[in-house]
Parts: sequence; C-alpha cells; structure tokens
Amino acid sequence: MTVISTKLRARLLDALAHPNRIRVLEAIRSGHTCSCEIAPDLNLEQSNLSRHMKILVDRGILIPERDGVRINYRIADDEIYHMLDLAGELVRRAAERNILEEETE
Amino acid sequence: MTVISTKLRARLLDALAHPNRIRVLEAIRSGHTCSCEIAPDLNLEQSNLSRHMKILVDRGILIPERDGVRINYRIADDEIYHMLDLAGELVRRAAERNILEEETE
DNA sequence: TGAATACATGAGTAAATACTCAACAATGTT
DNA sequence: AACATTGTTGAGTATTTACTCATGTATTCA
Repeated sequence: MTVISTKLRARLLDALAHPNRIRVLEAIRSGHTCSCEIAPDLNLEQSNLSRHMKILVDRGILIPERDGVRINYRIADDEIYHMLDLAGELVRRAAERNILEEETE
Repeated sequence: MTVISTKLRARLLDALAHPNRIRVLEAIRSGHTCSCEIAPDLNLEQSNLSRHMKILVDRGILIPERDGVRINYRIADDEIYHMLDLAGELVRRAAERNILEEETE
C-alpha cells in the first residue's frame, strides 16, 4: 500500500483550518454558489474572501465555474463535508470529556 | 440542533495541519508512546517535538501520562485517525481528478 | 463605447508559526 | 548528593498568514 504524503494531507487540513473558510464551505453546502452571495452573507471584505476562495480552489476543495460576471463554486468532493462534520463531532466529544474529567478531579 | 463553533473546529483541524504532527500521530498509532521514541524515529529536534506535543495535548488530541522520567501519550479519540485517513482519501481522489481533467483538456 | 457588476491582485502591516540553541525542571538511579 | 534521562521554556529569527485599501481585470449590457 502507498504511503500518503503527510505534506499533502497537511495542506488539505490547513485549507480547512480557518473559521471563515469553514463558514464558506457551509454556505456552499447550504446552496450559495458565488462569492457575491457569500461575501455579504458572511460579512467578509470582498478581497479577503477572494483570497480564501483561491486557497480552497488551489487546494482542490472547490471547483470554480464562470457564469457571466460571476464565478460559481461547487465542492470537488462531498467527503469534504464529512470531514467538517467529523471535526464537529470530535470537538463535541472533547468538550464532553473535559466536563467528565473536571467532575472527577 | 446546536451550531458547532467554526472556531473550535478550525483549531482542531489546524492542530492536525502539519506534516510532523501527522507523523507523530501515525507513530503513536503504530505503537510508539513517548517523545523519547518518536523524536529519533522522526528525526526531530527534541525541543521542537515538545512544542508539537504541547499543541496536540492543548487541543485535546493527545492525553499525556507521566511514567517515571518519560511521558506516554495516547490518543484522546480514535476518530482522530479516521480524520487522517479521510484526509488521505481526499488527497488521493483529488490527484485522480486532476489526472482525469488533464486528459480531457 | 461606457457604465455596472464580480472578482483578482499589489502593497503594506500585524500577528502567528515553526524552528534552533541554550538553559532550566522533574524524575529516577547509583 | 551527583548524575543521567526526559521533557519544558526563554530568546531570537525567518517565514507565513490574514487582513485592508486601492487599483486592475473580465464580462455583460445599455
């Protein structure tokens, strides 16, 4: 079996490791398709969002498709959402553990 | 349903988003338990590794347990490995997509 | 052609990150 | 107590990141 590059995995995880990029992906998940919708929705500066989108595209997470003046984005792989859900699950369970640990201290 | 903090999720993902921290987790997965084994195995400066371990512990990913002079680490939640596997899967599939896209260009 | 809309980018800045070396702290052994 | 082993931490540095403001580019439509 092939060893998967830790570097590429780190690059992927890193692309997801920003609150605003997570929010962008959730926005796309819930139906938004272009920056022009996402920017006001998330209250992000246009140039700032553009740079976040570039990161998500460059890392193969989003696929851009021009449609007139706008650029619609779609997720490259639905498993990305699985990743975000799993991260949420882990955070939830970590919080539970900490509560339990405090109780037994 | 509760909205999971994007900030906490980002912090978790960020903790995993470094090649050496991924390698550390793989080392622990494969049976290593303390820095004294991991440092030479991964060829990392001891103080550097110590800081990586601190990040993993602080973010609730590893749990440290003192045993004499050494500190043994164990994974707080096995789903962390699931996360790393999923990241690998996503990277693999992204690479496949790029090959296919190049062919159709 | 000129205006409008959507997006990208250069320049500058502040903060965070990863790393190294040297010194320090904790634990166990003789 | 002296020493060895393991791990932490302060200081310094280089690089990267996120952000903003202003400007530039691409596309559409009047």
